[in-house]
Amino acid sequence: MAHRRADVVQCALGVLDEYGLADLTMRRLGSELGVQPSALYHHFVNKQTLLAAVADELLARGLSPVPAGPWDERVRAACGQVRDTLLAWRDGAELVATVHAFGLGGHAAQESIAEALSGSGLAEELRLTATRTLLHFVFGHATEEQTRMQASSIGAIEADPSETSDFEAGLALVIDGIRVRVGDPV
Amino acid sequence: MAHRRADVVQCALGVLDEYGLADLTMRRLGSELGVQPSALYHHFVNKQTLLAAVADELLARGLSPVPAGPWDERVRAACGQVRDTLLAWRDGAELVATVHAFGLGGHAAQESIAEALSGSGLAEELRLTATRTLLHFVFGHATEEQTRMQASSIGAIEADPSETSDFEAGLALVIDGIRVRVGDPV
DNA sequence: ACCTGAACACCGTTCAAGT
DNA sequence: ACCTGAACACCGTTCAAGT
Repeated sequence: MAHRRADVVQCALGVLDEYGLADLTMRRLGSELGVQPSALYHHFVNKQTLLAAVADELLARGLSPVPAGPWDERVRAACGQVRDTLLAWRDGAELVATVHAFGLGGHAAQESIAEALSGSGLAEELRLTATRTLLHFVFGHATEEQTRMQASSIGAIEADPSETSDFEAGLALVIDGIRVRVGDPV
Repeated sequence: MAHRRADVVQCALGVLDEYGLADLTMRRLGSELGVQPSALYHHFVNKQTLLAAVADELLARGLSPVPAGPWDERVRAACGQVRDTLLAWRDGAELVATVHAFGLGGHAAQESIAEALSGSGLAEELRLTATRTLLHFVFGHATEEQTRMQASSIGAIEADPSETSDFEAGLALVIDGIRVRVGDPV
């Protein structure tokens, strides 16, 4: 077989999207690669590290540099990009949020937002706080929306297709809170 | 033995606080109660439901009505109460955030914040968005802080005791964003 | 109403050994 | 460098049967 680390991550992304995070097990991944589960420990010290690599790969594929412009437009673009990337994969939001909470990965998402905020003129400490606040919102909102979507597709809870996402509205709220500190007129 | 539902939840809270969420298993809980794991399924249809009951009990113990006052002070108090309650239990933030994401419990936290926002004069739809945005921030911030604290107490990552929490600062940001919509002067 | 005992179909991880 | 095979110490859940 002779797989490399990148092959394992690639395959794991496929398993994630087809079967979900709960079924992304070392055993399933091994059998999908035609390899014993123990072989995976040649590439990753444990499952957590593997999941972090999967989260990072998923973000790397979905994120691209945010075009120049006013800081608030760039923040909107960066947050929208992160959100779209998470929602593009089954359980993507839960995976990245978990990995990020444990400090093992998902840094690209934070980087992207921090970068967009760099043009705001905010002091470094406050900029970090603003970045993390935006990230908590994006992760929390995406996780909730994705979980609900999947629950309703299973029929576990009744879907309400008329209900449009309030992501934009919530994001605008946080951005306005940042704007107050930047000193721009609201 | 003849335990009731409430006995099981009470015991589960003890296991949670002493051993953590990962070790709060049906088997461990059963042995702690002196009962077969299968006996627990007399009280709860599955583990998820049990965890939801534990999350709700934890919140019920920690939350109390927020005193009257200006809406922003009430929001600060409500969010602080939720945060303190989550941090008071090992893995409390992760537990409640998970249960809430799956829509199985944790509603008391959302209720508490929504109630505090009721005096803001915000239209219902926007008030719901504001509530969820605040909740995502509180859950996300508490989860990250608790995970980091526990990781550093294990020695997994180096602790930085000089680093003070930016919870107040992040919360103030979101509240200011809400204030813009309320129409109060910033 | 509450519980037992046994089973089913799984997990992550380790480790000596192989090529 | 990459993998096998076997083992260890676990999981959640079901179900017939007991009191």
